[in-house]
Amino acid sequence: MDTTTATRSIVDALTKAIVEHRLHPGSKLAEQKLADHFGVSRTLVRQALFQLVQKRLIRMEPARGAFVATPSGEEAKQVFAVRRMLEAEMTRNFVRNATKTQIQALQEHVAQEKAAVQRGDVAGRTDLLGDFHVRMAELMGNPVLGQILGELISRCSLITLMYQSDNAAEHSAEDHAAILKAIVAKDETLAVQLMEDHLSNVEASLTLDRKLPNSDIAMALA
Amino acid sequence: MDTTTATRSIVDALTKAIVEHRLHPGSKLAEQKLADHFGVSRTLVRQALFQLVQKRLIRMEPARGAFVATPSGEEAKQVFAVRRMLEAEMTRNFVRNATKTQIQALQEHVAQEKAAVQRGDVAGRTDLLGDFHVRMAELMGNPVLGQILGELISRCSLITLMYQSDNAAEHSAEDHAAILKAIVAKDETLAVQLMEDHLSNVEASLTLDRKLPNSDIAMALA
DNA sequence: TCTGCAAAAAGTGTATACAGTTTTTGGCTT
DNA sequence: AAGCCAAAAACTGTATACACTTTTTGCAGA
Repeated sequence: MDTTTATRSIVDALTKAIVEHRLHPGSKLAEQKLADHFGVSRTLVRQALFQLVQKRLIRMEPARGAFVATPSGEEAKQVFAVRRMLEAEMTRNFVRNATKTQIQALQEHVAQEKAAVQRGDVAGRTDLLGDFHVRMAELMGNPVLGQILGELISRCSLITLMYQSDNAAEHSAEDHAAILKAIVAKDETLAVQLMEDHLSNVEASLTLDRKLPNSDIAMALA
Repeated sequence: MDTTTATRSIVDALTKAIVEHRLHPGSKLAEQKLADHFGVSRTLVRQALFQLVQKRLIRMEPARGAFVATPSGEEAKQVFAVRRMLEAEMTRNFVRNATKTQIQALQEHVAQEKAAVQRGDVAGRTDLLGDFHVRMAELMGNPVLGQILGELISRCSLITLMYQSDNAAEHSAEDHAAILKAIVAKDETLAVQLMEDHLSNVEASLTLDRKLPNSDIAMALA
């Protein structure tokens, strides 16, 4: 197995664990434990950890090791600001260029979201709601955009876990349906507006100004 | 020295060398040679190389090593598309929120550009023209945006080297001056429009559809 | 002179070793 | 019982070793 694949699979596994909230913000990521778990040496684990630092999913403290990131409220606002910029334009292009097949793919996705909401499947719902945006980016034919957006959305997964106040993403499924409706109607201005509003709503539902619990405490609980 | 700093300084040195065109697209980056040059072991060089892969400044081929990236014309278009999205919004926010000090910083920068152009300092000019955008991002108070934009601009440095047809960036200094003028006048719409046009001009001045010379040849010449 | 091939050299991919630091442990004092 | 300090354990940061792959070299044959 070439190095790219080996290290890559560790990065992917850890990314998935963080995004799916199986690893909590602030948790220690001990290199030897990860190495044992994946059946490789610390060398490969370290390569993976450095890549996760660049994706801002973990942070590394000198001589103290790696920890799942704990993004600040300030950083969260900045991430949402960039997402609005990119996703507004993405939506505009999507309305202009999307084929029937691509629109249909999104429609099926929204249907799945509705089903998850109705049967009270919280975990599945959360996954699907994030995936809506990634899916749209993938369908856009601009992998550069898709990759950047994918990383921002990963970060948002950490952010929502840390700052969620009420059952925040409650209305997201409806928002997505409304956006899609505007896309089908080829109403570019409305679709863009709805996307911007949607992201603002998600951000507003978070309590970004709350003082965070000490990350050491979070570690102790992990 | 902690690992972050050690690896980081290698990443920075290599990034600088690539962005400043001292390392050409396709060049082989042999690990032991880099290790000797920086006076460290291959371990640290490898960590740095993996980070540069994520920044898309190099690529790694299994068992064959690392090479300075050779972005395709397709990828170049996508990078410019994303830059237009981000920089249009960045310009809009800048017009709204920039302080006199920040505007003054940009004015001084443009003055430097003019000076470099007038004395025929090609290398200095190229640096400054790229820096204009980075500087603006830095002044924006959104480091998340700044970092993403910084990476896109690094990639553009490679792209312009590979695809420049005529003395492309000839008019960029004038473009920057015009944008700044609109910013001073608080004309938001005009400033955004000028920024978008500017980026489109830069992209248009490149011959992105040209068939590339074989990268093996580029390697041989390096 | 050119082609092909085998041996040697160079290079990558991963594991391990080791020095230095941080964290934990356990007992001693108050 | 709570706090503190030293020894032990655990962990990080870097270098080195080694197996395996690719590239180069050099020679034999056409």
